[in-house]
Amino acid sequence: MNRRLTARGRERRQQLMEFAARRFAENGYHPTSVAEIVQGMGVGKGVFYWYFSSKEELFAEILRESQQSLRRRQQAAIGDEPDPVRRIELGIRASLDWLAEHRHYFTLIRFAATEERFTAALRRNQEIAVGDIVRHVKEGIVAGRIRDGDPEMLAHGILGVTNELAHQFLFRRAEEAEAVADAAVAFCLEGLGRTAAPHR
Amino acid sequence: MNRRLTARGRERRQQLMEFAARRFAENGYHPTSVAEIVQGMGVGKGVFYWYFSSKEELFAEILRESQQSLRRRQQAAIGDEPDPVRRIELGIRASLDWLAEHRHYFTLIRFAATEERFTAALRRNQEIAVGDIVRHVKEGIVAGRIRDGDPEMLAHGILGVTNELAHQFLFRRAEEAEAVADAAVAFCLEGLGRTAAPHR
Amino acid sequence: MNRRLTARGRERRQQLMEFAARRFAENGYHPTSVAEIVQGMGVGKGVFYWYFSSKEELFAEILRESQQSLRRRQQAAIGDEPDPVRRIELGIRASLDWLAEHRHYFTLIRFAATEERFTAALRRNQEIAVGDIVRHVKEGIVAGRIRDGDPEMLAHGILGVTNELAHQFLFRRAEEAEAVADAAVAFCLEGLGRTAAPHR
Amino acid sequence: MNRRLTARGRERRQQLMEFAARRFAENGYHPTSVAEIVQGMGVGKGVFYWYFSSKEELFAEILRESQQSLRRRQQAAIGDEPDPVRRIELGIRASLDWLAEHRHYFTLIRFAATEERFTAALRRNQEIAVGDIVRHVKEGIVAGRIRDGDPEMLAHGILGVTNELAHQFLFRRAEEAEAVADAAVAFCLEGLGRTAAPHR
DNA sequence: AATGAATGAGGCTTCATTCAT
DNA sequence: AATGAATGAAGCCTCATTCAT
Repeated sequence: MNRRLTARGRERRQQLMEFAARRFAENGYHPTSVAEIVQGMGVGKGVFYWYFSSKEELFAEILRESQQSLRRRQQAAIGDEPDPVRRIELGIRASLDWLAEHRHYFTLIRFAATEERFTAALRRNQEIAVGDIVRHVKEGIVAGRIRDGDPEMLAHGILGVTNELAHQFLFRRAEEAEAVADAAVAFCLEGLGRTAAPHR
Repeated sequence: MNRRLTARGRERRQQLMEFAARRFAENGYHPTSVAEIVQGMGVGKGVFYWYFSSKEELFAEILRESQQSLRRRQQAAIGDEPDPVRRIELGIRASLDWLAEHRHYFTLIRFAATEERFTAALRRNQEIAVGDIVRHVKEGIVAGRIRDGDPEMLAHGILGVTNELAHQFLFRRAEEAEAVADAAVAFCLEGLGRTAAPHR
Repeated sequence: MNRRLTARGRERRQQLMEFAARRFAENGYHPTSVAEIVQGMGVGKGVFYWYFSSKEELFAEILRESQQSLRRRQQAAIGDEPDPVRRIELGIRASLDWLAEHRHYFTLIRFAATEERFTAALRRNQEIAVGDIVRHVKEGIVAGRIRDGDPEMLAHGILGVTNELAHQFLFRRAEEAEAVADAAVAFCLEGLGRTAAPHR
Repeated sequence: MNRRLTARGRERRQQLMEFAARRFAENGYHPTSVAEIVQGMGVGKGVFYWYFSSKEELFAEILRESQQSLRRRQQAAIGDEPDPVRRIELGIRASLDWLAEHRHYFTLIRFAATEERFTAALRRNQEIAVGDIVRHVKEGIVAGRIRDGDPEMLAHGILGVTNELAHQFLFRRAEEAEAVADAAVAFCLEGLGRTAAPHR
């Protein structure tokens, strides 16, 4: 669906996407009907299909825009910081910021991972995100700032921690956003911490 | 649905659950119809409703059994290991083992997190899993083996890393299960490693 | 759609086809909704899709069965008549008989010729029908009973006359079926008749 | 809809009708949407409803104009030819000419015969066409040039042959238009030809 | 004259579930 | 225990038509 839209049209489209995103996140993609979306917006059914060629396309679009928006935020936060470890930290904090404002993002991503027709788009974006981090990690290793290890795995470790903490804590104790960010950064940089242990 | 089942009945039920789990994971819960499930098993629709009162119940059952099974595996692995850090490591490795054998588990969990009617069951199980880890973490902190920090956050950090790495690597490079486990453990214990950095 | 049907099932299916055929002929294919069909039969909508995978399939099925039935009638009438001209006559009369009993057949055929997705099936059947006649015509020419000419064109001439007369007269003056048949046969055998004319 | 149109307006209207006619013939009346028509012409929807009050009216107009055009061609061809048989022949040839240039006409007529709301207009025109031929036939009978028979049936015989042959052959072997016309005329004048047969 | 946005009834189809056998 | 036929609400989407600009 590639219509040339007026300013008002673009606004409508955006509203539809936001409204639908919230509903999808709250009720699930399938349980949320197109009828429900247009009713909720107080418009006719035709409006939906004027802006999107299908429910599926709408969802894909929401996904795409979300991930773009997140990435822009990260890049803005990182700026031209030269220290790779610091860049990682800034990226984590920016992500948490963004996620705090876009809570439903999680649910949508999770759902998307659930049906093959959406996983392709998902994977593509994932790879971009991972690629960004991998770059920092590699630099960090070269600079001796990060221990040696498979950069991709380290990148995924960072993603895993960040997303999980965001998901679990950002919404319950929103006021402690700062503390959550600190914890995420600390875990990524140090893990469980000094554990000069009796290994095996 | 709590029928008294014969041995053969229990087997049938189990087969249905396994078949459905695979389908749900591959196509998604909603896109997989009851008709498809019974057809795939070569039985009539009556069979399905003999063993499960609804599609929803079937899904909940699958979820429940999966999580039980995973937890049993973890506990078996940990045994009576006294070192809390070591217990965490054993838990991570056991989880990865189990996940390697039950790939679709991920997709099901993700989907469940997507619709409210399933999140309750999910949360309950999550809490149990987190509780297990939190216990080890607290002990570790007390014993000076783990740096001070919110135990719950640390526990989620562990979960986040483990699940993400499992999801990303266990299926692509199944032969390197060992390496993935090592990476997960290392990330949890050390994060990105020594980074005595020029902070700011 | 290829379900194994019980006796009752086959009957249902047949009823649906007959009911739908009448409606399609009366109101048109598109204006006749599936809802209308099932309502008219007093059954639920699911029944329709139990027997046919789509409205389109139903229509194609109706077409197929009609043409089969007509051809069977023709063959029965012709039997083993040795005279090719007589065979043509018998074919014409049998067709008119059948058409008198299956009035809606015309409208359905006409509609089918209207949309590409149906023309394929149509053409296939047309070719069979034409082939039957062509055989008789060729024999007739060889036997000197029919004037020389492109047999296929002659066959279509016969079809054109028969169908047109059937369509125009069989329904208006049903009592004169005999007369219509006589006229059709006469026109096919003699055209407008002796016209030794002052050509130009 | 009876707007007073500028020269440009009349042209637009004509273009719309031609474009729509082609689409209707290719895809069918119902499957061809107004949106498709205006898109195909590169104009907005308003244009359509400026020239036609409804899709139905458009179709009726197309029908009307086609039949008018065909009849004009026939009359021009016949001129003031005194011989009725010759007039019939000229009519047949003119029809085939016209049909060769307006292939989609067939499909439209066929479709129109499919839905009651269009059959009225159709019948009216049919009657005119038949009336024309009937006049020639009657004269022919009186003049002893045509065998005795129900003139209306004979007229329909002519129509049936002409249309069927046009439909079947004009489009496949366009280069043989002449031959098709000859065959049609011959069939109408002589049928299958001399068949002094062992009638029963 | 013309556009693009909007309407909403209605179309086809799916599917969880029930029921007679 | 099991089957296959049946139900009907509900879903996604189309489309002729209208309207504000």
